[in-house]
Amino acid sequence: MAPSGSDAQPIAVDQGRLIDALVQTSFVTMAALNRIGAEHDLSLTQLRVLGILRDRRLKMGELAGHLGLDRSTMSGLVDRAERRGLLQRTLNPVDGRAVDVLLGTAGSELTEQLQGELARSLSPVTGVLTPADRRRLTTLLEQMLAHR
Amino acid sequence: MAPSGSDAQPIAVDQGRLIDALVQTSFVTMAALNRIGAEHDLSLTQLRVLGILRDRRLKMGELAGHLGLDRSTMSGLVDRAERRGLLQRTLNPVDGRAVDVLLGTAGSELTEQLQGELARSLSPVTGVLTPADRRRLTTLLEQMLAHR
DNA sequence: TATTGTTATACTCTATAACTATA
DNA sequence: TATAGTTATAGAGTATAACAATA
Repeated sequence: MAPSGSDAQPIAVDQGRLIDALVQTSFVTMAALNRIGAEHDLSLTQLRVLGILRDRRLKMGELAGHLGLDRSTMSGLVDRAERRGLLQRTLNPVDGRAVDVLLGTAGSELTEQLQGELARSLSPVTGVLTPADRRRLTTLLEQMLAHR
Repeated sequence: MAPSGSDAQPIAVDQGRLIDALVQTSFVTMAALNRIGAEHDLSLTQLRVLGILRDRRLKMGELAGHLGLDRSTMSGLVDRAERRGLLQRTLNPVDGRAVDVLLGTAGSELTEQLQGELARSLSPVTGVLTPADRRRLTTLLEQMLAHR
């Protein structure tokens, strides 16, 4: 069976069930993100870029760091988004080697729109819960995320 | 993504905060899945295939349906996994056109192992909560997933 | 010399269209 | 004719290695 049995930490049963629920929930959430992205010809990564640059500008390398990607990957990614007016490159005023990336006009508008679409797309799922349960769930998730 | 407040759409505030928490939680979960997958040279899609075929065999087309992918995409995906012994193709005994896919020996072993790795990878996150809160969170998530 | 970004290259993932074998 | 799967092709996402410009 698992070669992980000998040196592994034992995982409690209730943890296992929670992890299953987290994974399933994540797939549902990601499916919504993917579908909305596809409707606008955007990959999940491009959606993340729009979200990250929503309220700031970053150097190429910093953006790559936020996404956990190599710098070389960013070049093509930003190229394609820039061609559509979603992103803009500008020279960094301090470091002559660096290039800043920020949302273009089309990117700012689209980002606002996407936020609403995601909320509407997931509300049938979140709407299953009572308002009180929604608040409890929100609190529990935020508690987990805060202690990361 | 942070809540914007400038949406013209009627999404309740508590729903918006829940959606933010769900998206953040999903990125954390997916990051863990991606990292574990990468350590074994497996894409997220291949991880999903292993999970789906854990307790059943499916026809190529059915598997594509579960993943939301085109049948043509499955061919290459299964090809590569089959070469590594993770999956196995067999002829469907009923329909001469169909091909069944199931876990290979290496695939079954790896799937067991991955489950443990994921649990250990996420336990620092889930471990933030008390056992009672973990049960509450599990119940709430399962409630949402059931009514999908 | 070290760092930032780009380019060249290669592989995976994905869809569309055309093809085959079977129903 | 319709369906199941594969193949050919093309584009996007990704990393590694080599490179140019700047620090």
